[in-house]
Amino acid sequence: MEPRDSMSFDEFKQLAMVSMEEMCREIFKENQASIKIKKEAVALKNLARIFNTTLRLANEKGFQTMSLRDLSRASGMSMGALYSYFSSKEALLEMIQNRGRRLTRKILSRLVDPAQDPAAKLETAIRAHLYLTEVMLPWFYFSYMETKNLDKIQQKKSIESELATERMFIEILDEGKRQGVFRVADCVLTASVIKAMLQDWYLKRWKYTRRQVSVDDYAGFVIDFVESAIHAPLAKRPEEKGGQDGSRG
Amino acid sequence: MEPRDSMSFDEFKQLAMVSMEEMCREIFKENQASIKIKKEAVALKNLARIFNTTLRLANEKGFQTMSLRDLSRASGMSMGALYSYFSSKEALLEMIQNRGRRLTRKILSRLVDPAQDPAAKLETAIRAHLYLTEVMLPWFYFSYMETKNLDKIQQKKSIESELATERMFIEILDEGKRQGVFRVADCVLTASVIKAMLQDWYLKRWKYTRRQVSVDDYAGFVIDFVESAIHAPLAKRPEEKGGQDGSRG
DNA sequence: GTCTATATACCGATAGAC
DNA sequence: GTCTATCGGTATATAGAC
Repeated sequence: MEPRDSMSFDEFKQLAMVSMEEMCREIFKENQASIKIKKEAVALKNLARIFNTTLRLANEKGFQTMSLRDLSRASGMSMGALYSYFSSKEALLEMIQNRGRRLTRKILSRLVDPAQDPAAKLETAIRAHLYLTEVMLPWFYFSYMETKNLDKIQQKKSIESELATERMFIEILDEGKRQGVFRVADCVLTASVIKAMLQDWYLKRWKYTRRQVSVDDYAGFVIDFVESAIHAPLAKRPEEKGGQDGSRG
Repeated sequence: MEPRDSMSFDEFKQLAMVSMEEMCREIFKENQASIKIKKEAVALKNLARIFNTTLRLANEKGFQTMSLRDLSRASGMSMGALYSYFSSKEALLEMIQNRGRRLTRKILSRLVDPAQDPAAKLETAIRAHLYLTEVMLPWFYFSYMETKNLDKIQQKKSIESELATERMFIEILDEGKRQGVFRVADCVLTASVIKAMLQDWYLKRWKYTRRQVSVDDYAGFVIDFVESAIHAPLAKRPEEKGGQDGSRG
């Protein structure tokens, strides 16, 4: 699929679902040494179930607190069966982290379009990031909350991934500043607070759900807010009368 | 101490330290039923040590993962001694949460000044919130990360506290909008992203430390960014030439 | 008031029946 | 390929010496 200026959330979801299956297969093939199950169809189905159940339980009470007996109960698989799919609790965590990071990279790399101007790039990046975290919400929440419980190597990978995303925003802002379309006092700090706003979407999801704010609502708001703060050209905005709300979508 | 337009971080710190001791005494007196130690001086000293050590360990590896043996080792107190200060691990957690919430309320309530105009109020609120989280950084980080592990009652208190802070920002924005000094499309969402930016300060502290961004640097940046986004009168800003960075002191 | 020693329960992980 | 039964280790919490 070609990278495009504006992809709807439903299109994005379709794209992500395909990648999700693809990624499970990759993980299975890489870990075939430690996975005792040989039939791919069975393995993929159960791996997906294990991953999803783990994310759900871990997001309720923490990965360390979740016992494998909890996982066994919730997934409907016995302890013995579980250990046919991973060699240890830590190995399970690594597989989940791996799948998430890989999926993130794959999807984001498809959506970058170097031909766009900085303002359009910024909008695309914000929207893509929100769509991505929406589709993979349990993983992003999990990854954020459990980073400090990972071993040093995995921690480093998480931090690197975090900084890479931030760097993408820094570069967009830098380019816009050079071209004179953005008025940014500090690109690094600006990128940092943009990232904070984007992360709030999956960290405080209960709040937005309760208030019936959709991902497109939030994306539209953040894009307007940021563009307004850095005095970007307000491309798509209809008009601006004093103090009235301009709902977007 | 009178509420003032601009309090320096050092002044704020002084104020907070006094409240911190005060709060430990209150906690001690309230829990005297379950605390076996009777001498106030001994109890306060050890309670502070237990709280601080717990926050440090829990922020390294999570509260549930931190065993009381870890706490015993790190605090230099035996298991038996620890249980003279709290009746269970969960009770310890409740005391810590209680102290933090109470301290937060006490300090914030002193800094509200209804006489200020909306723009000044907004600046004061942003700065006070950042100063507060800076002084009580371990607790705020702990509280954010452990909320989901609390029982339902404590969870509800945390959420309530979170929404109360947000409501403060909503009211300031609403007032500014009514007076025509702010141009805000959606006060609730705006307050929400302001809060996200403020929380990033204690959630990603390693990043800001590494980049040598001080709390005053960050406060200045966020205030400028938000005021710029909502087109507030740029009271204290010196001048605005195209695209140059206006670092703020 | 603080210590060591211990009771009881549950953890991750594995062996072996089916 | 999935199950049950069980291992050794460690968790919270407590009892009793000093």
